[in-house]
Amino acid sequence: MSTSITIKDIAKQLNISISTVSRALKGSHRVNATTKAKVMKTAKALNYQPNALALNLRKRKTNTIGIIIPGFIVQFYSTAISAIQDTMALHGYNVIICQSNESYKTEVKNLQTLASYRVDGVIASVSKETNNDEHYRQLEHLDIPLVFFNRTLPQFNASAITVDDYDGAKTAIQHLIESGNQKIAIISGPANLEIYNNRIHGYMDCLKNNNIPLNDNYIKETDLSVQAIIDAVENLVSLENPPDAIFTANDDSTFITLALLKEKGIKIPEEISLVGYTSEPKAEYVSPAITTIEQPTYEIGKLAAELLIHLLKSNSNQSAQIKKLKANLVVRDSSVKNNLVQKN
Amino acid sequence: MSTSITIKDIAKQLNISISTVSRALKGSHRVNATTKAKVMKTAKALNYQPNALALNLRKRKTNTIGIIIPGFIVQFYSTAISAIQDTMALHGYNVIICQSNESYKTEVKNLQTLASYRVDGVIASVSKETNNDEHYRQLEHLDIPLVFFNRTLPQFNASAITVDDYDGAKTAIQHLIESGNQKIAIISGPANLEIYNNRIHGYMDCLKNNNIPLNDNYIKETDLSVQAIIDAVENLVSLENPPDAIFTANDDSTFITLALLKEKGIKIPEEISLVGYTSEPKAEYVSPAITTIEQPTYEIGKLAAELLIHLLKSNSNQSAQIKKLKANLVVRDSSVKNNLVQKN
DNA sequence: TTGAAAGCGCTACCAT
DNA sequence: ATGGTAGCGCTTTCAA
Repeated sequence: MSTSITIKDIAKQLNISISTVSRALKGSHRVNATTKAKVMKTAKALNYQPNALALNLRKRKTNTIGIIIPGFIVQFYSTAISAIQDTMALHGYNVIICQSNESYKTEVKNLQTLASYRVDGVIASVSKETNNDEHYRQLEHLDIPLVFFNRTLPQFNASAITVDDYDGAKTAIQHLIESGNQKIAIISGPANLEIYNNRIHGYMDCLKNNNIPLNDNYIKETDLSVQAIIDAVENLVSLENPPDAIFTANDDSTFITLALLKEKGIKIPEEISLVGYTSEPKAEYVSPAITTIEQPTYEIGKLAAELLIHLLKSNSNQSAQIKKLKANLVVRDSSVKNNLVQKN
Repeated sequence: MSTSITIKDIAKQLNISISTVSRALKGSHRVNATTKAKVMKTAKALNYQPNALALNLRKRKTNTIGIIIPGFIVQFYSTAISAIQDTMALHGYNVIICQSNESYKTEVKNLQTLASYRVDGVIASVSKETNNDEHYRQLEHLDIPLVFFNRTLPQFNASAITVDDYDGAKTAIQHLIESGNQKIAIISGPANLEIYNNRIHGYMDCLKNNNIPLNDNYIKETDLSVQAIIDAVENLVSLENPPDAIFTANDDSTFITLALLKEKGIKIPEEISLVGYTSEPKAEYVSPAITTIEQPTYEIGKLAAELLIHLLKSNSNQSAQIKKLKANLVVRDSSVKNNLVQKN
């Protein structure tokens, strides 16, 4: 039956105290070598498995950190998680992951789970539905440090590793302008997520800096659902004065836009140029290969983990640290208009 | 300030016993409504957060299950995890995830973590390095039920939800033969993973059934690393008698092969047809769109979760249940050599 | 070097 | 309806 082996069983079997067993198991030098060997052997023989519940309860430390991500859909989180795991492992921490599935409700539940398990720290990327921070504030009461990565909550002053989305968007738009485009549209995610808010502002400011008037029809703030993206693209191409370039501000919107334009027989980049904000390697494989703003994915995860480690070690209440990394422009076919069809 | 609030604190504050607080918090009907209200209010005011460590230790049940996946790279696991979460949530279970990163060592560590946390059950997909089951056997000693999904260990008789890879591969090859190909190559993963073993056998048996002799040069068993796949493709195209079709048995190999063939200027499907085994939606977007064998991804996760629930409820030691789902052939451009362009 | 015992936060049994 | 208390499995003083 479910009577799992405890140190008590080992103690009983060897006729020694549980204190000694505990010490032996932990490799304490304050226990006779012979005894230690016997304990180890018996533990192995009985298939002893330490109970982290009891251990963590007693020690009030779990040596485990939790990660919350919105979904695994994008390559981005896969790589970031690997980076976090690698880094935390160096410091002896375990990592458990929860997936919010882009649902606020699930995210709250995930955080509850992690909090109730008393993880030592949390690294999170908020869901696209999330626009309040109440659940994250609960962590403060438990003294569980928190680091956001990639997606943060603008109003909540927490530590975070992000990409300079404002700058990234500006770079993208500047590239489109220099490639001869003037009527540039953006398909963005919800502005309650700081990353999209920033990307929209980078877009707007870059146009302004180039003395290109803003056109509200060209700015599509969506919830990133497939339908919303389809609607945005449909609307853009059916405008009286359609854009000559589209900047898509996340993975899905990039590839859906590409598929739709192709389906409609719209030539890329001749009729409409496309620049995406993504780290999906497939940007390179599709046809035409898509020009993208790429994030330093592994670096983000690594830095987030290192920041958390720092917070974990300095158990004082430090003020939030925010680090912004630069994203890089990778020029591919989707934004290089053939000279023959160049417009004025 | 790091002394987190416990039911004891609530009891003290209200001058009642901790038993009553515990009952009130659990919404027991054996406690006065007024008291209950007071307890709730105080709990909220003090920012009480239940301690799952203590609770689970006491109850010897965690209401949490663990998932181990090799990596998030593929869309497959994202969807499967969503399915598992959805299903487990219906039954009141939390889900925590570990990523083995395709590393045997990490997988062992992950399992250790889950076991020490005494999760009620585990759903796992083994890493490509894994070829022994010792760590999974440890779960038996703790009476933690286990369900494999997608990738299983052939020699370990555990419950599993898999796809009928043998049949899927056969379908792919039959399609290639019927499309006029005779010299069909396969780029597969390591045969120690049952899924690849099965795909190779489906390939071989289908050729035999069609009286096409096997050619060892056409069978590439790789470790799925990028380099190994590159080597395989290079070797195939440089054969004296190169294949007229390639069946790639996983996601990466499919897209890498596509990219390489295109780079070499080899026409797909005219010179070499391509069929991949994948659930990546991008198979549809790339050029040419790739014919694939698609797995019922959500269904796999859902069934794995339901099977685990079943094992959890019937606390008897049941014999392993294995369910195989069928994969579907989706014909796209990469395998249609004539001018007719079919789409699903 | 070893053991006894308290206690981490909680539930559940047994009283009252 | 409420309280007292044992104990889940473990670590860690304090004694011996």
